[in-house]
Amino acid sequence: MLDIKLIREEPEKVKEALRKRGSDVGLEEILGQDQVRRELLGAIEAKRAERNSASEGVGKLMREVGQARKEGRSSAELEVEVGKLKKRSSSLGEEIAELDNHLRPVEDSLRELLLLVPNIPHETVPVGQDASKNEIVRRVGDPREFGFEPKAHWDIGEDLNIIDFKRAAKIAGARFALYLGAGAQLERALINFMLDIQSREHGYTEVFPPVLVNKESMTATGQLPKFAEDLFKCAADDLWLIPTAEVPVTNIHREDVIPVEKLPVKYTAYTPCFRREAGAHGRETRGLIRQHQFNKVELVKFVEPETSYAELETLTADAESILQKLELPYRVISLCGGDLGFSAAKTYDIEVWLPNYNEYKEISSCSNFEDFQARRANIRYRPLEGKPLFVHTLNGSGLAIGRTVAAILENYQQEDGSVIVPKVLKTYLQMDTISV
RNA sequence: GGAGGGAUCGCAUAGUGGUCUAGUGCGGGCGCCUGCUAAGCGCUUACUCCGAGUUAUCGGGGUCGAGGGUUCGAAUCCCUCUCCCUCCGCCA
Repeated sequence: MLDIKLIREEPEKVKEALRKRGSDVGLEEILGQDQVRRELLGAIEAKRAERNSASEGVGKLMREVGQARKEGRSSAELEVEVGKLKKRSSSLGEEIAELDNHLRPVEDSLRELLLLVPNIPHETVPVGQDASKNEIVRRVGDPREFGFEPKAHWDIGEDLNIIDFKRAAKIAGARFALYLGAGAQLERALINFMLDIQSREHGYTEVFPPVLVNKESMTATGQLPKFAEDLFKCAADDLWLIPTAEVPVTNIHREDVIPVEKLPVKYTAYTPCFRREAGAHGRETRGLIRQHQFNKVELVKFVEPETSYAELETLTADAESILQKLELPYRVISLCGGDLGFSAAKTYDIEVWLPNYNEYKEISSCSNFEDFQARRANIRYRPLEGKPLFVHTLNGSGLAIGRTVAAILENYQQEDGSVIVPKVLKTYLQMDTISV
């Protein structure tokens, strides 16, 4: 959520910034509602102030009436005064209620409108309307030369009997996977490996959150109200399945004021993630790349505003370190304005090399949300002096497990159909190669 | 699922219709005093919205888990909801 004061005071600057992401949100309606809101509020508060002082007067006079009766004096005159004040207060009450009835829908619609405005891109974000304008920041590792035609990971998985998509479809439907034997163990090994690195080497606190959350949590991180179509919902209980650990982990500190000396707060979490993938029909229907349910190890940071872009660099480096240790070739790209997610001010995607695709494929997305989520979630920090301020939030995948499995199978495959286990996983898996 | 109890300013608690502008203790901050330390003394210590002002700040509204209601007036009375605790039932 953007600051209404920023929209009010510098609407042209906001419009220009949003144009950078190809969003033509009409700020006029917001500005109009804001204007009406402030006018109504002024009128209501003036009447409230008057009513408060009238009621206070009633209280004082009532005490005097009591005193007069006790002393046997006549209280008739005082009681007439009390009657007048009560009447005045009562009619003010009606006027306030009337104005309140006008104000409420204005405030509701203003909030709804604000929740639909995307974040402002950072000045370093490349200009462009779609993915073709994304910038390659760096490439790490060289794609391997194959002396044979590399197979797709879904064929490798089925040939080795470690991934079964047909049975997954029987159990649940399309876009689900059943891992078996060494496949299931590889999935588990990767979860443990990533959590171990992020918590032991990079200082993240490991958490294990709920994967069903309420709508307040989904709204705080920006999935709701705009992207309900992408989420699985448990309607009977008004709960939602998380599309990423970002949601429950960021919401750990919803409504909190964090002492500045505790910042940066860093969490890593493994969770399954659930996405409806509505609108992705026919795209990447095979394999592990696009699933309704997948595992992910997530990184989340709460930081002081001044440090958030430096923290984005280290968060991205923390995610990259996993690929380096797994010795998988990858590149880092900076998303252009048009490709940026709704809540993000800046995003680096990390893309891993997939031989069968003969291209780089997203395996992690690392974003700085600045105060966009913090404002929705009311997450603040208390500086050494002065009022509480909004933190900046960041998160990134460290990494998506299913896509990592796909990358390992494709990059480490051998001509005989077996797959070499990456060095760092050998102790986790207790095997050197996966073969039939 | 059933029955009962609870939610107040960082923490603990007081407050059952009008000096509650929410008291007190602890904790925190500032200052005074004191060879040092400890103690003592004084002051101070929530957030938010609207308006005014160059800042400091000032005026007003709101907030005692949340939302409604009764009333001239609600922390206090009534209703609904959320969460926590105890007991019963069920259960990995």
